[in-house]
Amino acid sequence: MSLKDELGLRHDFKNRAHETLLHVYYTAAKAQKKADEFFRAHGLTDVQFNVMMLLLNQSGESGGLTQVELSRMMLVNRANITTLIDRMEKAKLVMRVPDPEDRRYNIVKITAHGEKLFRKAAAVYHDKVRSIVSGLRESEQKDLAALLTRLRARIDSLSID
Amino acid sequence: MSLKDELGLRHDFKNRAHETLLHVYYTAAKAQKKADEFFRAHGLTDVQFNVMMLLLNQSGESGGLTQVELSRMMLVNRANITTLIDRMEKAKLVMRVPDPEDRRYNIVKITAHGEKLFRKAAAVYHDKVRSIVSGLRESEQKDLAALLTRLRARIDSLSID
DNA sequence: GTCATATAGTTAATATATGAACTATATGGT
DNA sequence: ACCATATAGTTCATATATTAACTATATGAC
Repeated sequence: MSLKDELGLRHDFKNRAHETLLHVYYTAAKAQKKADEFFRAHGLTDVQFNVMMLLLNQSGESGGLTQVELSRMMLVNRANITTLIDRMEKAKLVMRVPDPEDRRYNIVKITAHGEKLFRKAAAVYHDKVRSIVSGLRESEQKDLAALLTRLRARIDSLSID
Repeated sequence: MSLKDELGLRHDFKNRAHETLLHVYYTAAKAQKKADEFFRAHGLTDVQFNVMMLLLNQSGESGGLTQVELSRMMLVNRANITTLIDRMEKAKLVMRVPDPEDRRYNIVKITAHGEKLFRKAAAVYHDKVRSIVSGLRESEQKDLAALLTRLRARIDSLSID
């Protein structure tokens, strides 16, 4: 099925380059919506799951990540992390611990409750993801990643003005 | 540069399939942020630009699109379209015209002002997009689209439960 | 003709995202 | 020691997205 048909368009895309970018957008959107639907059934959102995965896999010597570290690993503005961690703290998924070495930092750490919820969701999530991606051969997965990496490099080097 | 380095991660991804999906997410996110930065300089958002492109290229005999048609072409919930069109109407970019044939429908049409803003932004936008995507050969663009289309099909066919 | 059912649009509560302006803290050159 | 500058986090106004519950309208079975 073509993207045109998937979106129910009446006419073809006028710009082939734009269509290529839309493939990337709409694939990400579909994956994100499906993931969010899945996590909701586990009492989480996809963003909250991602925060917990980063806290468990990428923490430094402090035993957590600062809010700015999280924002960089998630490619979002640091203002966004404030309210995100507010909600997660209220839900007892994570906690803020002031860094005694530098009082500007909060170290965000996952709670025992958060880790329990995460591990329960993660096992099933990883199966689902493998099932999706296994539709591509190993070599195709590699090709896809390489093509997208080159696109990102082009995007980064583009000036706005 | 690897995705791990782009995100400033300390450790490698544990799940190769998950990493493949993250390539799709983060490429879409980067393109979207760059596009939004560009459109902001033209007094628009990327979503508003997309609505106007659909109205100009995909309108039916009514001379516009209904809100549900827009929601399907954009893969978003129809509730989202209500407030989106509210804001665009306030900014005089589009207008709602009641359908006399079926009073449940609003036909959304672009205004002269909206079309003027759109055309000014579109010319530059298409150049930028071509410049980004031209980093891939024609055959590579085709391969990328095909791989992503197969991924979307796998995502669609996945049950949550 | 009437009524069950489906569809379009809106509203409210909530989550995620931005940029800009703000406070608090740290650092490096003098 | 002092001050310019940079960095971390917060707050505010705003845009985009969801689901659930609601109203209005249309349609099809009988």
